[in-house]
Amino acid sequence: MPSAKYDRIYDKLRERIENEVYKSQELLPSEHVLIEEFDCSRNTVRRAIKQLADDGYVQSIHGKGVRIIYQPYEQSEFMLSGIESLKEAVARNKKEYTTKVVCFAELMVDDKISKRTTFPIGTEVYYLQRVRYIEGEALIIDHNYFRRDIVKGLTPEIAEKSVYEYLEGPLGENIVTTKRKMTVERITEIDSKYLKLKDYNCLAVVSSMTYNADGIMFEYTQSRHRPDCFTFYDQAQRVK
Amino acid sequence: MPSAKYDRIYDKLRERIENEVYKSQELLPSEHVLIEEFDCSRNTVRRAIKQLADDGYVQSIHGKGVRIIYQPYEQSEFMLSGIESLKEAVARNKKEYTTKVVCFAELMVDDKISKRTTFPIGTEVYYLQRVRYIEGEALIIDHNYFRRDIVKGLTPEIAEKSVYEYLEGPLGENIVTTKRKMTVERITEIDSKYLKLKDYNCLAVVSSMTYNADGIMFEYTQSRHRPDCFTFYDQAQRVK
DNA sequence: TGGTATTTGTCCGTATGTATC
DNA sequence: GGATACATACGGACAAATACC
Repeated sequence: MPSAKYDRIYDKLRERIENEVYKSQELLPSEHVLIEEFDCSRNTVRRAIKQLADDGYVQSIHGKGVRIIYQPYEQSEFMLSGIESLKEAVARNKKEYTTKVVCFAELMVDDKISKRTTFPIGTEVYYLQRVRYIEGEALIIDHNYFRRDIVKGLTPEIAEKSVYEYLEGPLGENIVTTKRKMTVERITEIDSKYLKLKDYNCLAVVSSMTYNADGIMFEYTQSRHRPDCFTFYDQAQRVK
Repeated sequence: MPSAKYDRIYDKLRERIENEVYKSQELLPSEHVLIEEFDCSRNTVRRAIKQLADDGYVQSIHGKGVRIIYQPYEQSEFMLSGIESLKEAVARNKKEYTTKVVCFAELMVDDKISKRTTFPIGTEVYYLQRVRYIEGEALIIDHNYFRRDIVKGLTPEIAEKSVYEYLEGPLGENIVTTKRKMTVERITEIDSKYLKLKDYNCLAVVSSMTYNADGIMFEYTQSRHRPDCFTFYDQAQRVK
């Protein structure tokens, strides 16, 4: 499945920026030059550049050029960004990790759960608690709610591997949008039961809602991270 | 300075979604219909829709339509999103707030500061510590570093009001890009000196780098929030 | 099963405006 | 003023996914 032309151009430019073929603070070659190199229309290079800007690699300056503002991150940290399963994020950092399912239930959304998850009352869901070990240490505990009519046939065995791979593989679901909320919360009994918390009395909590290609929210997850192994990156542009 | 056409269309559509003229889970009118209504080209409505998708209001489904996936947030919470000064965010929530400058210094970036801020060694900066009070309570402490050659003539008096208004007003700087990193950190002596921390032993920390229209990073700020008043929202799309 | 209409996705070309140098 | 570079907008062509008959 070949990707789109603007996407290939984006990839090439991003690679050059990351490898410092184009150095930080310099200007990108002008649109005209890029059009010649990639043999495409102006719209197409502009689309690639827009994506680079959205991702924090460059910044367009009207009448002047496109400045590169890329700064490599320290790879020592564990990073969350975009839509990415924990498995993918860990693999990117070349670390080992395992998952243990400590609770697996099928239940119906009641008033209380509905308020937290925004699932309609009466929705049938799987509820899971999963402990995530990275390099042998229990660092994260997930509370997952999956709609049973979409994540069909989920089992603890699958949940110990990767729910996302199951969704995108056998079930043919394409995850498209995720909305997240980050907060810091006091630890609960469950947290201290499963995580090695040192003396922290708070956790980094990421609550997320995930939509499939049909625009249906099929997952609500609350991910509770030990503070010292949590980092989240973000990039924003002011529209003027 | 009238805004662009696609931006006005974006605003109108967003308003309709927020006011539930278009309801969640429904499809937006097709591009063809919107073109007629707004009397514009296809590219222009598509651009507006792209922006709505980036902001988590809708999700396009190939061959089908554009589904609305908007869920209103609870307004009770204090929300951080996009590039927004604290003053703007608080105003949006109709709360009162004040700022107290507890430290104001001019200094030169040394090796240690350079590592943290990524400013080159030798850069002349203002260093500030500011305590932020919302509804009378000390909730946030900021550590600001501003490049002195860009944020010219900064004074404690200006810093008690709004540095951003000063930048965009008298100095004519247009803030464009911000990169942020969120972590949870143990409290320090300075934190407990100025903030009413209850019994939390951690803080939500947002470290941000801000670039002006020339692509120069002119600000590094570490913002330390009391856990119970910190929320950060994010929205991501998987490219497929 | 197949054909047609609808709808979104990609790509191109062109014209005009505006900011920088 | 002129040259260069990015920004906005329009229109057209074809592809791909979906819906419906």
